[in-house]
Amino acid sequence: MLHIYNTLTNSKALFTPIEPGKIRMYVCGVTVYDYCHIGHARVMVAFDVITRYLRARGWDVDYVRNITDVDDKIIRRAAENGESVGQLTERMIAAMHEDEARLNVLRPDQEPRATAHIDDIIAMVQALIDKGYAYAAENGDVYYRVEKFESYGRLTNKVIEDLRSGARVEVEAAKESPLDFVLWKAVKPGEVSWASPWGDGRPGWHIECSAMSKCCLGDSFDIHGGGPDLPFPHHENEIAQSEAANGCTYANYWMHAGPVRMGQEKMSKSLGNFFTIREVLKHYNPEVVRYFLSSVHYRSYIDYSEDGLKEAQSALERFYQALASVESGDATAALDNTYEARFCEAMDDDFNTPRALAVLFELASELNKAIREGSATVSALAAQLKQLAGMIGLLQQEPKAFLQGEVGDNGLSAEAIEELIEQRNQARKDKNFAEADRVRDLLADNGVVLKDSREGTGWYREQ
RNA sequence: GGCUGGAUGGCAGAGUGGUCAUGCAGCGGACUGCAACUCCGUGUACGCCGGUUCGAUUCCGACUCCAGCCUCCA
Repeated sequence: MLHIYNTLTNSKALFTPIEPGKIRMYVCGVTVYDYCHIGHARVMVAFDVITRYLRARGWDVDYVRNITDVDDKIIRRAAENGESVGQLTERMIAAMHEDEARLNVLRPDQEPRATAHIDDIIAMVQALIDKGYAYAAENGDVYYRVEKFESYGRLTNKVIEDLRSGARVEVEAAKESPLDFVLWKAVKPGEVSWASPWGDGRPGWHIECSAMSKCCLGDSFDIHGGGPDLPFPHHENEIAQSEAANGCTYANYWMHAGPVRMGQEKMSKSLGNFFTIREVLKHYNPEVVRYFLSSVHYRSYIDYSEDGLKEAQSALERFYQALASVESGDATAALDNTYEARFCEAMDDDFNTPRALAVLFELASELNKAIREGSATVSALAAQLKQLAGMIGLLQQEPKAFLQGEVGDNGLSAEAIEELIEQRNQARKDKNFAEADRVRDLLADNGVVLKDSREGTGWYREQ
């Protein structure tokens, strides 16, 4: 029984789909004016884990995540770079796809771009004007009449009165009320624009998600997700737009990932305290980053730190060490244990990955014991570990590939390492342990750790 | 100020009204030529003050502190 924490009610509730067996999910994606940072990675990984798990459990998931490819920041950045908006966004989208692929994040089923849905956006703005929820102002902008939408603020428990008195933004004179937000922005000299009934311009930020989700998933869908900074105003505005235009409930469940922090504050573009995904991947195996982001519940904040990543590295080494000594590709024999049930129980409880991982550690322990004892269940246990971890996109590498890593800038090649190991083993046969230890220390100085066993000497790189 | 969420052992991080989270690190032992890996054993905990209860880290209330949102940001 799947339970999901819903931001709309601030509580966990049993998940009931609109259509049995099917889940329609829309997640707010990235504004593509720069490389993705670890905060973006968190949302990507979180919803990838969710999608993979749901599918593994038999749900038919239609996962949509948009790309915002036109907005103020994109226009400004493109101008700074001396390139077109299209050149900049194509470059950043390609980079994003590369980053995702390395993190083992599957592509969404649909990835709509704002600029490809201008007609849908215009149609929705027109519908809102027709119903009295929007108005074209003298300056060429079209605004949403917030106070006309009675339940405005329901998602984030905002009271219109408070918002009005707390308004900090400088108020655009053309607005009827300071709370009104823009649906269509009139073009400014030199900007990209599209023709519309209200003159040339481009979409406001919020409307694209209302228009694209309607186009891809329909007027009502099951889950709407996004990052920690989106509930207000973005999602609040989406609800106002969609429910006013479509006359029905927008999304049933709202899911929001927690922030990534640097020290005591949020990692963000505006604070400048961020690491891009590609920077981090220069120093860590992508699966380490994925594991790190999954080791904390998706709604909690997570502190980005070198120590945290190193711990993730150690944890994965434990799993892969266990898998490394087992022949891969063994079929699952009949196992009478509770790991799968407990793993799924944890995941069904609002996707509690830390708890699910704890179950995997217990399974790894049992696998190690079975290996030590030469038990017949070894290959089945290993297959089970891989299978369960695979439900959340982990442990699918060849253990050796993970443990041995890639040659660093000054590291020894695999051939050089094997050769030294040969030398050491000869010395060991000759009982020349001083020489054997010298070679091992030499390897250790190069970040290579040895592991002797009956089958021979294994090795892996310390990250 | 308003709205959310949080405060757990050396660190990370789940969870529960009364027996174990789990991982990393530590300590003792086994294995090993010595190590590494692995196994066995082991310590340390629930912000503060009240209340409910036979019993609260877990429920309720006050307090303190922290974070996110309230402005473009995942």
